[in-house]
Amino acid sequence: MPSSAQRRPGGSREHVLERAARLFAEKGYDAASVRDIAEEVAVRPSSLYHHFSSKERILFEICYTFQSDFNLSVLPELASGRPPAEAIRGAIRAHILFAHGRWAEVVVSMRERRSLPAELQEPIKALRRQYRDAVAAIIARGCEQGVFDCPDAKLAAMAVLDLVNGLSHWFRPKGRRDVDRMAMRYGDAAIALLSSWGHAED
Amino acid sequence: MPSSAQRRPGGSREHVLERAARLFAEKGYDAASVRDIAEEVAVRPSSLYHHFSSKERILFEICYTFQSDFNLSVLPELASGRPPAEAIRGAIRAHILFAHGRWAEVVVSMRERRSLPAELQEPIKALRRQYRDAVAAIIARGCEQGVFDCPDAKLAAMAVLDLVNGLSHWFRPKGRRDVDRMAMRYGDAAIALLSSWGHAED
DNA sequence: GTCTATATATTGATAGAC
DNA sequence: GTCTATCAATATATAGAC
Repeated sequence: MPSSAQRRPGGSREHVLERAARLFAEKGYDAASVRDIAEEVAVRPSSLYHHFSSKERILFEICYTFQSDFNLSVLPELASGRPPAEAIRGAIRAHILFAHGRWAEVVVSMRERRSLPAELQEPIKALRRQYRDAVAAIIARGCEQGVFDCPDAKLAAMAVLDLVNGLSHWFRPKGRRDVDRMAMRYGDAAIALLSSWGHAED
Repeated sequence: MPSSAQRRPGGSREHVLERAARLFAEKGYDAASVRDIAEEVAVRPSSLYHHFSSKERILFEICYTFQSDFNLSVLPELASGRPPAEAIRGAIRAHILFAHGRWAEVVVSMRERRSLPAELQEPIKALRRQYRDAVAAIIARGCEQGVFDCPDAKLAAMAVLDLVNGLSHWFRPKGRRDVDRMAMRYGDAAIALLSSWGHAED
């Protein structure tokens, strides 16, 4: 059941969010005006307020929807019970593939999130915390099992996430093969880091 | 020779730049108005234009001065001739210590730089490139000498810098000892990563 | 070198016709 | 659900007295 009338890639809400994400990623949230967004989707500024109560809500929906979808895609890789190294590799792969498909939202969610008032940031930060904690838990288990060797599981989780998130800021692959190769390499990087951080002589 | 009249920590230019950096770091460049800056240094907005030709120039001076000072502080650690592992450890230590002392400028230089027009971004990016290239060169030498094992020296340089730069976004140490400990740990992390990235079995 | 006063543009958002 | 028209606030920046 196709419900009612709304077929195009840009019927309304989703189209606006997609274009707004691109604008926010390229110019920054504050530098991109409501007029800019309206022009991008070929409507008048006032029309946007029929779909969103404020510019802030547009930013919020971009960030929250992205983080929610991201967790749904990546968290299963960290499901308890899998061998830690395999779980980390799977998560990093899923992380990089997902981020590549939705780079504008990644960027916005990372560096424009703070333009939101605290109440709207909270649910987004909760989702990010959930992901970070899952990574830390797997690393901790890996250390217990002796397959990893880290000074601190939480710190190691931050390091691995900074590593992978940093990639999203500058990596602009030409195609799927580039993404796959980088996902593999960063999986290797994470395992290398986690396996010998604790006994780095030199 | 104390030159003329200007003694306080906030005579003029330097004081303005310091407070503006804090504001830009906390609220973002676009969200912080010239009025905000003026209020922070207890003058009228128009007075700022006696020292700076525009708000953009304030941002530029913060970013450029910081990157310039940063390179002067960190690049010597990467001086050719030193053992690669020692050079990397030294650079990471200097990087983290320097960033801790000037966190507001670090943040501004990293995530508000893009608000500058391309011509003003260029000299700053050149300084950052200089640092990155120096790190990549040391890593390449380490690989040649067999002390490091990486798939790609340039990629490894980006990874190490993302790792250390990521730290600046969330690490808020309580004192000098925290900073020293983290500098050591991140030195270990970098060496662990660079030493076994190439042969990460699992 | 700081002030008062103001110019000019642009901002996010609303009212109400269609 | 999109439009025209517009409001009130705020933005960066300037002119010129002191």
